[in-house]
Amino acid sequence: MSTDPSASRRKAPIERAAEIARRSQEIALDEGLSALTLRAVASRVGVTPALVSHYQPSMDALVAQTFGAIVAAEISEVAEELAPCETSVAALKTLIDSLLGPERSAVTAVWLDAWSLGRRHPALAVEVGAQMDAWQAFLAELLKTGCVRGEFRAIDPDAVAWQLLAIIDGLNAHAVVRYGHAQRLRGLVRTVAEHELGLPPGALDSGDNPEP
Amino acid sequence: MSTDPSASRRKAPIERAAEIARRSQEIALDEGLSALTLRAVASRVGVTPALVSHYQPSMDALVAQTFGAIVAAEISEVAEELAPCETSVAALKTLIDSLLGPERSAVTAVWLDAWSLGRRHPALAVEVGAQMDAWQAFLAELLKTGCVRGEFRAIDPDAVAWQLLAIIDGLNAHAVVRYGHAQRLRGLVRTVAEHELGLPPGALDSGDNPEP
DNA sequence: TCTGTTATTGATCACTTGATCAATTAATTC
DNA sequence: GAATTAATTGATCAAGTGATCAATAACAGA
Repeated sequence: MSTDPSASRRKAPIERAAEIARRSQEIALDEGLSALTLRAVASRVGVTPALVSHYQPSMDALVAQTFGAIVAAEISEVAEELAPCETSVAALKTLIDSLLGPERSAVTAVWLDAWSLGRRHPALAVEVGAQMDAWQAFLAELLKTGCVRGEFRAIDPDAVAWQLLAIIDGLNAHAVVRYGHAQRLRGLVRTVAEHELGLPPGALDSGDNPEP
Repeated sequence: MSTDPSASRRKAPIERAAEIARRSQEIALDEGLSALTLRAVASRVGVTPALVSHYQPSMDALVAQTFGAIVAAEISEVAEELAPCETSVAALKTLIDSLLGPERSAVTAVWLDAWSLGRRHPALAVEVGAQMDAWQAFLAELLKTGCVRGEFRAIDPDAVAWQLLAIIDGLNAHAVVRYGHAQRLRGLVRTVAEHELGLPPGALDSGDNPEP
């Protein structure tokens, strides 16, 4: 009974740091970025607030890092979903469905917190800017590939990417704040995307009807 | 020199309450909703924190009330701008220009704060919902009038109003967080509006070119 | 001029936040 | 097994938050 390897053993710095990062993301997704306090993290990890301070230079840094990690994970998840898609149209369709799905409300709430908190926390503001750029780059890449393949026609794919992201953010914000409108508004993004990318109407509909 | 009417005279409750409300709106627009603290309000009004508490049941209530007042003023301002417009097309054009103008960034920042804070403050959440409904009702009214006049063609003006507001909110959020994209993206709302309302392309452009 | 009402104050409480530091103790190394 | 390193703790600080309450003082009406 004396060789229990999990009982009150101190962890290697890398493990502990990873644990703190993981738990921080949990808290942010569960209760919002502003619930990410020194004591909340310490409590969930099961250690003392002083230890969290020991691993993190400041809470501002931890909040920024946590936000960045959550969004980076979001992008990775979507990228995985898009991998099996053979056409750019299918990929865009999947991306829109995924980003507007109800299971993303937690991440959207984190985005709202970040936009608000970022105005007072420079480190977070920098991270917000970086992650918005990352999302735009990811979507623009998709659009450009579609243009090369001849599936899309867009003069300025970068601008279209920003437009689509802005619409998606607006719709998601509304959906998070006031439920009930998400379903109804989902078609809007497809309509805009079709218009901006020279696609025939209905090309991005949910069913499998690419074009007649 | 003894009859200075403005020196250290206590004010009537109605005046004082109005003063607190006005100063609170200033703070919220200047530094954000989260800067609206008991002491910040007291300091700007020039009184003791206890007096603010005396006039307000709780800070949550004051924050919610201040947000509501700011948005109500926003709607009133836009409504005034729209009054001289003779056609619904002109009114919609003016509304879009006004809502996407750079001078609204302070109000947009307040919206972002409210969306974020509203998740933890029920009273604010209620006010956010009410003001979103108010904006939607205002815009839907405009669209319905346009339909009656034969200027617009929309099956569901209420849904279109929600769509346009979502896009505007998304664009404004991006513009507040990251400057530089506002100008480029402004045309998007017009394109969507024209598409959804059966207008000819260019009908909502800035210049005076209704239709040939 | 006196009296009653109440706007206003000063002091203070309870709570939460981020942060620091000496002391401790587990793990590693020799 | 002893010595060294450092992960971890407990205690504590200063700052900021909302809120309360007795005491004060300005005003209104008699």
